[in-house]
Amino acid sequence: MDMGILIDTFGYLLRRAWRDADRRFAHHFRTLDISAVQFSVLELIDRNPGCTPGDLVMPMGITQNNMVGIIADLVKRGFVTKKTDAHDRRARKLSLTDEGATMLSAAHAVHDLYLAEYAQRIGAGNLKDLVRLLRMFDRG
Amino acid sequence: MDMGILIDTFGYLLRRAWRDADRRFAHHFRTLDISAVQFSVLELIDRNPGCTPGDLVMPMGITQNNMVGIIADLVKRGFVTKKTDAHDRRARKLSLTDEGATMLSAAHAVHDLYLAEYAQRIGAGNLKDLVRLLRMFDRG
DNA sequence: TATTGTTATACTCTATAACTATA
DNA sequence: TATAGTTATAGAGTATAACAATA
Repeated sequence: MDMGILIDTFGYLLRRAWRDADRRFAHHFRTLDISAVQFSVLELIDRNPGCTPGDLVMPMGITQNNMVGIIADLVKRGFVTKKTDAHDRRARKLSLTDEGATMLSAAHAVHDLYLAEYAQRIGAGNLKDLVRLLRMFDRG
Repeated sequence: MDMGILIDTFGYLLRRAWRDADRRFAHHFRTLDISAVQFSVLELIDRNPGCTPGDLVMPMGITQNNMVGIIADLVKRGFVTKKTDAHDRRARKLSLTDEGATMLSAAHAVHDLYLAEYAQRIGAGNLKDLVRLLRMFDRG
């Protein structure tokens, strides 16, 4: 099949690559039962304890209303605590529970295997180049 | 905000980059009113006249049932014709109409502007490197 | 029996708008 | 009046299963 301009079109290729990465992520994380978004949120809360749902909106590229459900699920599963900020009672401060820290630790281990698979498929040097290039897509 | 390992995580960065690319695509194509998937399908039909919906399944990464609606919409809008194959009456042969060819031509012009915007943001050399790397993600 | 296309359906992700409680 | 979070809802996108027509 003639791919026309698609073979050189980064948008088309980005979509395919993202779907491939997401699918393989889901496969690796099927026993832990967390999505790529949930993993990223746990990582951000771990590195920024006391952050609010609003703080996660920009780095995650998820709107505030949709963040509610993601946080609620992590709280329900016992990985995250959500407490009203004493100084601004509108805000909710997020932290990992011990269970959340354990889950994140396990997730890091699985993520290393996932990365190793890609390093074998794509090459570690190529992945490093890819990360450098993708960082340029930060949007306002 | 501390991004933790996410700053080096290609899956996280792929998601952000894809969403950025898709959003800007939609912005550029708002007057033509076609999505990135529709553009890709038109391109494939143009380069492979007489192809079937099934032929598009693998390159597009879309399942056959969902392809039905995409094709039906393009037919409804007068860009694509769908004819039963005389030699295999199960198959439907797809081609662009004159209107479809005109639309694709206009889409190419818009796509060039879209690419020029990214070339300015990211750099033409970086985009070329990115395309080379993303091609490695072809999946079976 | 197998294949092509199709319909039905459900689940996830995302987006907009309106609401609440606080400030 | 503005902000943080929340609820409701609708629209894409995607997936599985079952079906019709044809091979």
